[in-house]
Amino acid sequence: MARKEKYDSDQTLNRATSLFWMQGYHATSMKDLETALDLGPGSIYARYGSKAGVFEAALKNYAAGRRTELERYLAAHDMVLDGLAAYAGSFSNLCERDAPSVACMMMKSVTELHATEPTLQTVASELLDATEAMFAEQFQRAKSAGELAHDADPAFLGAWLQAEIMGIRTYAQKAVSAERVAQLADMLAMRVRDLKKT
Amino acid sequence: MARKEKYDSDQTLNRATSLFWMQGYHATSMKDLETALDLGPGSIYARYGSKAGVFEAALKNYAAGRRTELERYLAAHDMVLDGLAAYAGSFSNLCERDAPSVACMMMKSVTELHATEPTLQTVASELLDATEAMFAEQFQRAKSAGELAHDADPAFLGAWLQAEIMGIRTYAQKAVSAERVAQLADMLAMRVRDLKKT
DNA sequence: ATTATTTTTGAATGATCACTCAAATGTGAG
DNA sequence: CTCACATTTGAGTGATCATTCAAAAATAAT
Repeated sequence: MARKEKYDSDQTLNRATSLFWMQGYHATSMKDLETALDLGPGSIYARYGSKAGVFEAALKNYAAGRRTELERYLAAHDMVLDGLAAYAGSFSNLCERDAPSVACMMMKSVTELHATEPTLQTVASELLDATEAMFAEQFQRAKSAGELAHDADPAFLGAWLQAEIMGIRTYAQKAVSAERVAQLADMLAMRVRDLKKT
Repeated sequence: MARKEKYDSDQTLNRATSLFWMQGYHATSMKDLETALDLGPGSIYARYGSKAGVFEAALKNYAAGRRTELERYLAAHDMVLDGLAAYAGSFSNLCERDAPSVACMMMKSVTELHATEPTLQTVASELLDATEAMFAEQFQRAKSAGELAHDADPAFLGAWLQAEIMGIRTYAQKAVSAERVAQLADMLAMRVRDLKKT
């Protein structure tokens, strides 16, 4: 009854995500997107409405990926704190990964777009808050399970963990030894594990 | 013998720094600069050669400001660790400041420009490394003065402190309670103070 | 085949991009 | 006053920006 899409939406969205993640919003042109998605401008506008629309979809796609990544770590460990520590420790190979950027896309967006694209910045900000809430939720779960000290503050720990990860990923963006980054990530993982009530 | 500059270089450079710090490199146009500096394009090109040239000068100007800021904190305290802790703690009012951005300009540049402007990214990266080296140097001084444990690693502590500050400043870029940011900064200051050998 | 519907194509739009340069303007020495 | 020279002015450059839209192509039901 109708013409098929040239590429399925997942593939298209992943390509757009990679490009925006790597280059940021302002440095990525519609021409860049057209070649990366192998689609004419008309097709892109038909699907997403605008460049900002593509970016918003890409950002949400990125955030969803991060969420499932965390869930994978949590599912692989019996104790919540071990899962969170493993997640934190996973950033020790950050420099060896072949991702579009070592820095988090939400983080890059929230800093790049603050003054110039308030609408998109808010989207990024809310996605980051959702991630922080997820951390906090897990710390709460750990507390309920008796893994944490009774005076631990899960909401604060969620904020703390997010800030720590932001620090490591931004630091890694410098031309710097991969070992130093690994050292920082390992130390963070240790700190998370050390939250355990003995 | 020659016509005077319309504004002295310091003022011009500070205005350019504010603009680039706030908006980033790609989102700032030459038109933006012309109106902010109240200069025609010809004057700007005569002074800095290119948009990238203005940015590089602005970035170095920003870094110099940060350096003197740290030196002020160090000069105000007898013990090195107290100076560093005070500097770290100064970020607790980050959200109340009326700076062009809560995030550090070097940090923003290093993430924004990685894929698109390698030359400028390298400049930002080197300025960040210089800042880290300054931290490390101070930790070394603290160690020599017997403030630190004998097995402390000043170079690592320098990297750690920079990553922690990056984390807090990026976290603060979210729409988030100022108190939480203050809490994170206070905790960092405490951690620095706790490095003291008792 | 014909038709209805969806998607793609790609030329064209006006705005804005970084940048150039010849002419005008100001300034102090002689 | 005149001249040498640093600096500013601002119109103009071609390239690229995000976006639009009419026409072509592909699909599936009739």
